[in-house]
Amino acid sequence: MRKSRSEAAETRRRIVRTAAGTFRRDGLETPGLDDLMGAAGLTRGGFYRHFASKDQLAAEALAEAFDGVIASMSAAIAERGDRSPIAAAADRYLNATHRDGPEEGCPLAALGSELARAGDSVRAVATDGLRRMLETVSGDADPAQTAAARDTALVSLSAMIGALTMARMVDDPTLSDALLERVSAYLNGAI
Amino acid sequence: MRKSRSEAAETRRRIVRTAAGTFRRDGLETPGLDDLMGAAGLTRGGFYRHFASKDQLAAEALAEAFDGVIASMSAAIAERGDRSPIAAAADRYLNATHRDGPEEGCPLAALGSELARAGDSVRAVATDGLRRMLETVSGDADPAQTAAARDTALVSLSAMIGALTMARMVDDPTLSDALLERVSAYLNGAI
DNA sequence: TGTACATCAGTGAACGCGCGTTCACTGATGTAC
DNA sequence: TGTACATCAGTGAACGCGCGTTCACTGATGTAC
Repeated sequence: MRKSRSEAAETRRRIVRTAAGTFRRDGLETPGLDDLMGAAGLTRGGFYRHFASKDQLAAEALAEAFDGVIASMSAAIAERGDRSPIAAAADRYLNATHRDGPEEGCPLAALGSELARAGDSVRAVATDGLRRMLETVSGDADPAQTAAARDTALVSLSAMIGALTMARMVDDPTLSDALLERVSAYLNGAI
Repeated sequence: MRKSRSEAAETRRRIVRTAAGTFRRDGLETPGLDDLMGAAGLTRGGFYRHFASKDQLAAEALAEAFDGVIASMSAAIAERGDRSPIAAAADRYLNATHRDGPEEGCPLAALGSELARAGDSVRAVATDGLRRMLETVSGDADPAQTAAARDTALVSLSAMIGALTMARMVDDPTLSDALLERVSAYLNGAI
C-alpha cells in the first residue's frame, strides 16, 4: 500500500487543493474529515499521515485559496487598460460567476464571519490574506503606497466583500443582482 | 412543574432573546441546544415545548436580532443633526463597541457567510432584514425612495458589513481599527 | 366557590448518528549492506 | 547490483464525545361541572 515520496507529496497537495474548494463551498465547520478526504479520493484514516489536525489543513487550504484569488485579481488589474485598478478588481470580483462559484472564489466573502471565530493559526492566514488583497487592489506595482491609496483599498475591498456576501445570502435574485451591479458600478465610477 | 401560560410565554421570549445573542457571538452551528437553553436558565429537554426545531429558533432569534440593530440605527439616524443618514449610520455601526460586542450587534456582519448556507426559513429572515436595513440607512422617512438613494444605501451598507466583518477577523488591532476608522471617515465625507 | 380531572412546562435520561482522532494492519517503497 | 529488512502511505474499524430529537415522568396550572 505504501506510495512513493513523490506520490505522497502529490496526494498531500491534492488534499489541500480540494479542501480549499470544499471549505469555501460548505464552510469551515460543516465538512468532516470524510468529506475532505473523500473529495481527494481517499479515506479518513490516512489524514493524519499528512496533517496534525483538521485546523492545520484549514489553515493551509485557506492560504491556497488566497493565492488563487489574488493571482486572479492581479491578472485582472494587469489587463485593466485605462481603467483604475479598483475598477478592474471590482469587475473581476462582483459578478454572477464569482457569486455562484464560491469554491473557486474569495475566501473572505465565503468564510468571513466564520474566520472571525476561527483559531489563531487560521486567523493569522486570513489576516495575511486580507493584507495581500489590499496591496493587490491598491495597485501592487507601486511599492511606496500612499495613505490615500491604502484608504481607498480598505473602503473598496470592504464594499466588495460585503456586497458579494450579501449577494450570496439573499434569496431574491433581483436583489442579489442589484448588489453586484450597483456596487460594481459605484467602484467603476466614483473612485 | 407546570408553569402558567404567561410564565411559559415569558420563557419562550427569554429563549429567543438569549439565543439571538448566543448565535451572533458563537455562530449558527456551533451552539448546541444545551448552550441555547442553558443561556435562558433551562435544560435541553424543554426545548420542543416551544419550538419545532433548532432551525425555527434560529429564524426567530435572527428576526429579533434585526429588530434590535435596526432600532438602534434608526435612533442614530433620527438624532443625526445636520449629518447625512449614512454618516450617522456609519458612526453607529463602525466602532470598537460594535466590533467587540457581536452578541448585541448586526447579524449580517456576525453571521454573513453562514447565513448564505443556511436553510430557506433563515435566509428568508436574513433577506427581509437586509431590506429593512437598506430602507433604514437610506432614510426611511422618505417613502418614495429615489434610485440614487437606494444605490447609495447598497454601497454604504455593503462597505459597513464588509469592514466590520474584517475588523473582527484580523488578529492585528491596528489593522482592525484602521478598517473601522477609514471606512467610517469615507462614509462621513464622500457620500 | 369548590372539587376532580385533564393539561402541559420543564426535567433528565435515552436514542441513533456523525464527529475528530487513534490504531492495528497491509504491502509497496526506501535503505543498508 | 541484489537481497533483507525497515519504513510508512493508506485502509477500515474503533474510541469517546456531543449533537438534535424523543420520551416517560412530575406536579402545578387550567378547566369542567
